[in-house]
Amino acid sequence: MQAFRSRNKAGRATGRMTLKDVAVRAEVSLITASRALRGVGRVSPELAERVKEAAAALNYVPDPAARALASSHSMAVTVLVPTLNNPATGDLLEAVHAVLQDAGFQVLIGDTHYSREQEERLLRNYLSHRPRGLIVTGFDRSEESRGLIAGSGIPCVHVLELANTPGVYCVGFDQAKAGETMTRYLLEKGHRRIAFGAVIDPRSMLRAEGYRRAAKAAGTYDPGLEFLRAGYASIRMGAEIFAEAIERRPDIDAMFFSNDDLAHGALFTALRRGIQVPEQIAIAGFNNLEEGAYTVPPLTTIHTSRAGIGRRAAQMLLTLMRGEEVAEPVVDVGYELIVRESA
Amino acid sequence: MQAFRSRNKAGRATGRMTLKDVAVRAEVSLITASRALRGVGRVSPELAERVKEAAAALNYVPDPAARALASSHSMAVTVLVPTLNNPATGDLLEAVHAVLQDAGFQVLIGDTHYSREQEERLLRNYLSHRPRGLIVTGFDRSEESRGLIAGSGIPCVHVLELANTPGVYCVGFDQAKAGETMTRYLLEKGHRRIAFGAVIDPRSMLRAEGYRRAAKAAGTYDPGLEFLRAGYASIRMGAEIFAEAIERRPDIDAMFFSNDDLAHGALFTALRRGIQVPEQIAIAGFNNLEEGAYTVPPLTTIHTSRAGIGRRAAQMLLTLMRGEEVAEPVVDVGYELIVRESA
DNA sequence: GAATGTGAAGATAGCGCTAACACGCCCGCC
DNA sequence: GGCGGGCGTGTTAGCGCTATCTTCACATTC
Repeated sequence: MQAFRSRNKAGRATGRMTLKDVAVRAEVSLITASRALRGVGRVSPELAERVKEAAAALNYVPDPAARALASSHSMAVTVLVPTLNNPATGDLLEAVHAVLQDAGFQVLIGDTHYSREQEERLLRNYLSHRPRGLIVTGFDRSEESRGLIAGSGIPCVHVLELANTPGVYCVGFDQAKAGETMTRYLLEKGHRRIAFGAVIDPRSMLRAEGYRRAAKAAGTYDPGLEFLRAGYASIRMGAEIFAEAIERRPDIDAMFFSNDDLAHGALFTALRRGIQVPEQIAIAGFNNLEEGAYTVPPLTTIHTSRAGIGRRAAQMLLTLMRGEEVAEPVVDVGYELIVRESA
Repeated sequence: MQAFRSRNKAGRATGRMTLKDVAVRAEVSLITASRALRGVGRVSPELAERVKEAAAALNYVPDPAARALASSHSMAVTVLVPTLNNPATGDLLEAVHAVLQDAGFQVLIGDTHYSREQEERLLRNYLSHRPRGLIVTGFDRSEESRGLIAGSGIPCVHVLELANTPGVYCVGFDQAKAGETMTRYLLEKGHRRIAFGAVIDPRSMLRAEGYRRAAKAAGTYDPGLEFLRAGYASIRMGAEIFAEAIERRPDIDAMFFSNDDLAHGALFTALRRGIQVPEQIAIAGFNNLEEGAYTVPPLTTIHTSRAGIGRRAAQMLLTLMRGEEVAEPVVDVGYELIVRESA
């Protein structure tokens, strides 16, 4: 608020308190002040105390840019997500943010819009800030991006998907197996003509794989039952996909959507058109968004723990950034089949 | 990818290309390279060209930390939102992000969790990074926070709400008036016992004001018809509020929720319990989230342009950061009453 | 034709901080 | 009694870039 500082000849000062002001007030050298505040190296308790008092009195806040420049690494962590416009992403980010923020890190969020090119661009840009850590979504990316990540030497945790490559850290669950689980459930319930609806994105395509696996194993697989679209998952998109599906294939007796949003759209459409769910056609989703418990009928879906993934990933990254060993480089948080009335 | 650099005695180099490497390759001085790449000052076209070529050849990326340190400002913009877990926030952030990213800025997103203390903490933290600009949500904040913003001298744009204080820049709409518009509409439709449901947060409270204004003007105001809760807006919360409302006040003939999520919860509950909407009770929401067009019955709501607000705010901030005059410091993007079948 | 002005380029000095090394000092050891 | 060896502290030299001042060539003015 007050407390002016005497300024150097050049007059290029920024006006705020610097470490030097703290050092002067505490009557120690610059480096001792630095060490005391960072808690590194050996500083006697008395001096450390004096420095901290001085810093508090002067309301000193370290300059992250100077810190980054001198130490050649920042306190920033970059998180790359495929979209910001999605409740699942929101859950994940909230959790990541909370954990990293508490640990004193700055979280930089990048939105790739499900584009490899955009991801590469963002990676290049964010990496120039020398973040201390990296969290990226899944494994679908350009070779260039992969190279940038590996070449940066920055600890990186992959979220949502799982991989068994040595040296790769990830927190997620088996998307394909989850898709398979749901399809199997529908098969067990006696459904034979199970359609699959999705927007084309990496996770959805993994779920599609699971769907195909189960359908093929049951001998019911029919490519004509797959309804895939480009674009973003939304209620509207789900309504459209569902309308198209029942028109083109009136024989469908169940439909599995790779995403709750899509399933909600289908549910609304069914309700409006008087199509009985699940009697005429069963509907299932994926993610277990909150509203699924309230729709009419409530939605059968796969529960995924976005917040849990975010938390675990952030914690794993913290460990990696400390330079410690990670006991479990691949964390499978699992998923859960939530059976409600829609299927 | 390759190209090692000879290193200084201290051996403290970071391994990446520096401006010096570019200058050497282009056979110009350091400062000329700097000027050429930044496009400031006077550099002859030939030299500028040579520098740019050298930079491209070396795959040079400027170090933001060094830049920030030397020039005492960064290329970062801080955006503070009350929650990440909300489709409306997602829309806004996407738009802000897109505009600022294109202009070469780094977007730092902070999540205040609707807490003044948290906002203050974040402000202190983010301000230490010397961001070039600031976007904050609304006007409800601590005196300390206000002081931090004003004292920082950093251009700041407020979003979602409007204010007429000189020197304050904002992009939003009149939340109270929007609440009033909806309430008036319900009154016009002949409803007399209009309940109001909301979670307690600044914007909702402004909408509540509008609700009260209209109800009082019509002589129908009854404090017992307000159902406010602490917490986050959600479908579940809406279902709970609605259940409580109709139990405590079975005479309610309409209910206006400050938020579409809440209204959806109410709609689902009504559907499940066989309550006719709008015949027995009309339901209205706020925000015009996508799904409102698909619910049964479709939701009457207030359309707000989150993406538009984000875009305009980012553009205004860009202007301010260039040091230019802003023609219109208060941008009212308005809102629109969307009449559907629920009311 | 000397004084003045006008770019274009460079030299220099930091921005605020930390890494690396240097220096005392006290301890214990043979 | 001398000597290695921690340990606490300080000195120095940057990190990679930009602000500021200077220089210098060349054009302009009376």
